[in-house]
Amino acid sequence: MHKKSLKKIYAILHKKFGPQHWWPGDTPFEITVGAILTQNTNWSNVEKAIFNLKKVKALNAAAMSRLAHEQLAALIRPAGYFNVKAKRLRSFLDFLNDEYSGSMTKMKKIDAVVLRYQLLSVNGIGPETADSILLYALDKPVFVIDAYTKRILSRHGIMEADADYHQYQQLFHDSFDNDTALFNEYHALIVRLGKDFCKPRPLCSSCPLNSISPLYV
DNA sequence: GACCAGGCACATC
DNA sequence: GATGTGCATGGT
Repeated sequence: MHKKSLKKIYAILHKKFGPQHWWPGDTPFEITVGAILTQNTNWSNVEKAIFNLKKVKALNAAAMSRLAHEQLAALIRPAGYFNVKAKRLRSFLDFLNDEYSGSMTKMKKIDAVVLRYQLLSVNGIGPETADSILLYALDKPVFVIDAYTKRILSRHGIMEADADYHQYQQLFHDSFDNDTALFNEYHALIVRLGKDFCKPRPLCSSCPLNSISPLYV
């Protein structure tokens, strides 16, 4: 029922912000690492960690697998939660090495539904991280829901604030055909809108979406 | 100093 | 099944 709303919002955001050129990362492996590191963390902090990993040429599955926990944690320290995230990267590496010989290219050949299920079984990979990997690292037509998506859609009365991840995702999947490029751009635009206008508080009175549903402080 | 950032797992009731 | 808490850095 909100299909038109989602299409209209996309049009507004795309006109205002233009193409976002996501994901900021060069290889499927780098994008996957970024997806884990950015959990509840500002992207600028993740960039510092990525830079450290590149500096020691550890931004590939083989090299990163050889690092000790302490080494890996030290390199990703700027991204915060470094002990937790070092463990999560290790869990993903174990999965990648065991199931796909350390090859993102092999992983990409697997069906999205099967792969999503596998990724969710990896410790430290939840719905958003799994879907970010599927969409941005592996070009699968899966929409990514994040805190900004929930905040923006609920504030504009399109979804209940307490709806779960799958309900939000279903709304996007129902509103558009499986369009990887559109899903890529739309999620990036939502993050852009969120960063610029949709903080937890105060409510934003100059939101670009006010033509849909004005919000007042 | 308080608040926020592109979550997730686990404990406890 | 719902609700609470730990994890941590760096920018505003």
